[in-house]
Amino acid sequence: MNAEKVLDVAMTAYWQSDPADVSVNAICQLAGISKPSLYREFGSEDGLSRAVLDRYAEQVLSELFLILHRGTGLRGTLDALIDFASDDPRMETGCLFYKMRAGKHRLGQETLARVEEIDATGQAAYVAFLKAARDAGEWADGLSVEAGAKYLGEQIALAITQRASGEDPGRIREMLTLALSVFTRR
Amino acid sequence: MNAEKVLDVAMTAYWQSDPADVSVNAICQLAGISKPSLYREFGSEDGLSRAVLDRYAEQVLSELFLILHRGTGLRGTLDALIDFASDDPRMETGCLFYKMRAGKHRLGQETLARVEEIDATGQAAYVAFLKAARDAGEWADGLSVEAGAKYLGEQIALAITQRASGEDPGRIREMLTLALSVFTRR
DNA sequence: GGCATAAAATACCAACCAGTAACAAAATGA
DNA sequence: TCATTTTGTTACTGGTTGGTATTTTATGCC
Repeated sequence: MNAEKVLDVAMTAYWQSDPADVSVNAICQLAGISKPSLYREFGSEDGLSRAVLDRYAEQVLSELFLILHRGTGLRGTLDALIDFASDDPRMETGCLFYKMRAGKHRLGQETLARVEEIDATGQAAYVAFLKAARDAGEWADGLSVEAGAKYLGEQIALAITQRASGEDPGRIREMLTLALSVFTRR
Repeated sequence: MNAEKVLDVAMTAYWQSDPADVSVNAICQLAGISKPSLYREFGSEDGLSRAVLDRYAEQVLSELFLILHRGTGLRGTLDALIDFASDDPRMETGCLFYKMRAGKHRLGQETLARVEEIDATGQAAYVAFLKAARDAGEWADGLSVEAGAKYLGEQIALAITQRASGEDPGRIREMLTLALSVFTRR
């Protein structure tokens, strides 16, 4: 029955539209398998979406973390983030993680817990990045590192979410650049 | 049967949780009326949510437009917007309009059309506000007025949406202030 | 071949959805 | 006082949801 293929199909479907708008039935149909097969493999809808999220995290979100840990300085990293959010073709229909986070209340407990875990990991990565920048003397705003990290994360999320709603990428880049310019002004 | 009361009940329910998560059945039960009564009055679920949105626009969104048209200068208006988005108790569970806009694809055609109309009106109001500020010499960024208006609107929407997800209002104010500081730096 | 075992699919469940047909009660008008 | 129209209710339709009990099919194994 090939669990990997099912995960791929489900990830694509969830990602392309929205987890809340794709039923278990639809996924079975798309993957060409029967419902009991799916339930034997993943236990429940929650189990499936959790597995999908795991896969998404290691296949896609890892790239975002990579940018943050690359250590190319404040400006270099911010530019890479802007490029990723506003032009990377993989984000053309938005980010599955952000879609899940936006519809938190509709998720099962397993998936919800994983979303919050990933969210915390992301926040920590942003914090580490900003701390390094501050220690290097590249950034010295009055803002706390935690607030700056949250701000940065939310601006990225906003930009990618706008990608999903068909906004012009040039416009998105313009707005994100503006939003992140608060980190580099002196 | 009192259509006003039904609209109030529906508006509160949609607003408190999310339009997509409140069924017609639930509204009938909350309002203490039967389903056929509701359908005779509003025609369809789309008709109801459209009527609710109309009511919301004139009761709540009007206040936002009022702030924008008050003409208290760039700084004064931005401060008023920040106050409204991050501390007004009415926005504690988010904004019904933004919730509808975020779930566009789930709306009926009438409601969708109204959402887009309101969106355009809002954009126009932000544009007028920024134009006035620029003419008064209070703002002279390299940004186009349209891009600035979109940016401003999205930042307000982001802040209010974060209110709905239980984020700390102080933190929200901090982030929104930071985001809007791009308009007042020299 | 014959048979146990595991994997799959068919067909079903109860709960909910938006929407309506049929009917009873009450208000209105002549 | 009686016909008409409006208002509201009960009870239903057809469809979809997540989840399963049951039956069929395929796979070893002897």
